Amino acid sequence: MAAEPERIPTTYDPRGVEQRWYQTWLARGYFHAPVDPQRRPFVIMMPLPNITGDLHIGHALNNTLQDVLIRWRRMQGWNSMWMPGTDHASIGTHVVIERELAKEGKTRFDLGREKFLEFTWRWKEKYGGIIYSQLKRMGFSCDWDRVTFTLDPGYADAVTEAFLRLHARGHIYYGQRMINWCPHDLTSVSDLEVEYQEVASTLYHVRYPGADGSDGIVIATQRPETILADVAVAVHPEDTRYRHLVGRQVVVPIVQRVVPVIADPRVDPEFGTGAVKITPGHDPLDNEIGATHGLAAPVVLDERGRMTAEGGAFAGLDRFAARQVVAAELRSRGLVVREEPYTTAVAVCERCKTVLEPYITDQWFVRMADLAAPAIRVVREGKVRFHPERWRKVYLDWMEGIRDWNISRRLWWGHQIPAWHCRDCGEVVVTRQRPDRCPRCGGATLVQEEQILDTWFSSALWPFATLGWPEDTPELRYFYPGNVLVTDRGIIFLWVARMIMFGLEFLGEVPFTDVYIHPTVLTLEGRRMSKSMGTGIDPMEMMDQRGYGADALRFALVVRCSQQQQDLRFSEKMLEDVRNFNNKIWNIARFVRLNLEGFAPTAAPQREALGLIDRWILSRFARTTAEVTGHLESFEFDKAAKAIYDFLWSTYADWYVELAKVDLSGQAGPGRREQVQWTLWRVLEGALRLLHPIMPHITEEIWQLLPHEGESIMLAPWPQPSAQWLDARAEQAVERLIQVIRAIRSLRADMGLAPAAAVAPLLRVADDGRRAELEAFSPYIRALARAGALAFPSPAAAPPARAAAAAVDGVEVLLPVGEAEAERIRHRLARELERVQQDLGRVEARLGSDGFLSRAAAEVVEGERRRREDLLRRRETLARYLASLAAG
RNA sequence: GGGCGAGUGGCUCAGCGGCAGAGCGCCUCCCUUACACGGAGGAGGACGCAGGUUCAAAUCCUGCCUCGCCCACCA
Repeated sequence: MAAEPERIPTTYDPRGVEQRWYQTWLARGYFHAPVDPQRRPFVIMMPLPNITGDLHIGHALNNTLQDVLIRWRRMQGWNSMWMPGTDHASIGTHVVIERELAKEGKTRFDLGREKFLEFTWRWKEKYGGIIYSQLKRMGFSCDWDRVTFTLDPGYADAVTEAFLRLHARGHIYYGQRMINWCPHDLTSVSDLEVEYQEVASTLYHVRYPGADGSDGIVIATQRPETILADVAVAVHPEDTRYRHLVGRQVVVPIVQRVVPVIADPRVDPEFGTGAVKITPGHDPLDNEIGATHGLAAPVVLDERGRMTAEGGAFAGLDRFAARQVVAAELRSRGLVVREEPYTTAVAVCERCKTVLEPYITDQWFVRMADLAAPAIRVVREGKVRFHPERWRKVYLDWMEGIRDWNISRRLWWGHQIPAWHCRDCGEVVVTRQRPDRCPRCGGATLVQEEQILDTWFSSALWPFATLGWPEDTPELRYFYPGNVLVTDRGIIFLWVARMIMFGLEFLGEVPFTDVYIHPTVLTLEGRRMSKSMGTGIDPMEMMDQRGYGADALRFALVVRCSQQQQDLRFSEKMLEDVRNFNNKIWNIARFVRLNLEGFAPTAAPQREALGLIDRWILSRFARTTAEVTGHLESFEFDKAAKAIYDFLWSTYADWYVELAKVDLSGQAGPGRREQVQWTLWRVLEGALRLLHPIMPHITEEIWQLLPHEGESIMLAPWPQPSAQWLDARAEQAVERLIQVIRAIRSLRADMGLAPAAAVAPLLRVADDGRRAELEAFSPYIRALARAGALAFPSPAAAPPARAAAAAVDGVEVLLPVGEAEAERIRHRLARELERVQQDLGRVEARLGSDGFLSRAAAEVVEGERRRREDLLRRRETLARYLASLAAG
């Protein structure tokens, strides 16, 4: 213990403290979990931040929760391993890098693949590690020795291996398919990377004349520019309006192509005119219908969304310009029957918000049905549990309707697909190394597939590719499967589901047993936090510039992390509240240290040897320990945080410390001081351990200033919720004491008595045992109720004529006051009486009901009876004093 | 179109069949030598609306309203 405790400042400043302890922990290697078969591992794989990422409030929450679990389990004796790393984030990084290039007026194509990759690696070396220092600033106890990047050579090998195995087992196929194409990023994106935006559009009703010169048919479309690629008109088979036209031919306007009218049940007769143009080259549903009917799929838009040569006069026009021009042309030909405003949801690229184009290209897919089946089973069987449980259904619903996964991207930053195209015969060979000869035609010119893999393909391997898979390493054997996955609801499908599928496919075991989905952090107004919109809270700024520190940020987030809500509204004010809590803890510690002079920790004394207040706080602490432990086990972070907060502030500081001052002040009996010192120390030291997973730095700082065993609170054992300290008698006695003190304080305040007023409260207690108990407590009552004297008149003696009175648990609390206060007294008594009367009315109504007596549970009826007794006693007391007041 | 979540004091949220709670804010008093980033005492609520179940409903059921999220190939 440092000397001169009075020089410890009265306010806690986290800044220096936090950095200092983090460096110490790091230097001492506490975060590293070695393979140790003697110990039980507890493993969490960090959801990978992107290399482009900056620590935002969502990361702060997500990782705080993981650190809470990791530190808690570590204290419980598990070998906690928290795997950190970053994701190369292929398309996300492309967007950032290409924005950089655009500043110089360049595109990635100006650089070419090789230069672009060099540029991106350099950029990654420079900025890709920022997130790590930010995670460290928050105090996270990740195993930094194991940090992994998804383009690391070992990781890349695992990705290739996974691809080859999936292909060998028939889960991967290649072919021309219609996919979501981004004309800006020039790549496909998977269905999950599509966003929908409502836009105002026009629904054109366009006449397709009959090939025989008849009226033909009127279709409805929003995309007149794709008319040039029409190959049919379809109607519903049962639509009587058009039945006679099925099998006839109509003429596609402008291009004058003669096409059939076909019948297909996928056409909705309710929509538009009930007749739809079929454009298999530019619409997913039309593509399916076209396939069924054996129709061709002409294409009139190129990869940038411009009309191709097929578009004839419109060639070169952008799709949106073409839409207007084609519509005008149709109008001028008198073929537009009607134009109506129409609101529609268009698919846009999640990254760049460009309207996506259904586009047919060569693509690689994972066939999902076979992979999904076991992943559905493990969740159904409870081998993977979701918290809160409602996400289980969300997961299962999506998995049961799963569609094949487009995994190829026409981008450069990522894992290139291990496949080779024969220049001579077009054969596609899937192998790790370039084959010397084409296995089909013997040709020697084989070039690697240019496309790379969807980032999520590689992140799906995260739980085991980080552990040396596909090698059978000690790490893999020891740390796989992991325990908990903590993430946001936004990536249940993109990431969680795929990790489960791949874990089962490659290791035969689930990658984790519990998935905790935490709320999304929003602004106070319920909007997304966004830097660009200026609605965000920057965690780094809060911690350092604003001086709240990491602990406050962590606690503020955790304490609002409830299972019921899917959102968490957050504001800076909430940090202020926790800052105050930090300061409270700090000052509790200052007080305890000040009073620990001459104290050396000893073994726990016999419970019976301690004072009642000591037994009370130890009992309350034992209960708090059990509560906090239980809440962490069930992922109820808010309740865990609240339980410690309430215990430390409302119980330990507000009551035990105040009561303890009485015993520390001198007059208490021999040995009493030591008992209180022991209890003050024991409970505070234990509470710090309970709090440590949420607020690691301040708890370490204070723990080190107190007597302690071991070199760091990080390594101290988690408090045992031991039943030996549970003490119902002490709890009841001290709760009664508190009630009496509160009653006196309340009466004094209501009577407007100055704090120094020397009015001695009287306690009339009928029960002898109860009176003896309170008499023994009178030093506490005098001190905490600020009463110079205290009297326990005989219940037989006449009460004072004029007194403010309150009745609590068999005790009449009286405050004799002068004539001048009569009105105040009357007011107070009348108000109390009214409340009691109201409660009594309700209780008696209940007890007077046959239905209640015959149907309610016995203990509920018994509870109501006891309550009635208590209310009757209180009413009697209050009424008596009110009456005597009137009489006087 | 379907699914999920939320609606409780001014604000953020607990409570989810048996006495309406917390923190912040507000009011009054207090520098009682750990803390004014504090202490003590208060005020403040038709628990979104309408039905129903039950001896008993903020809590369970049904319908509706508002807000938010997700899923979905109506051109």
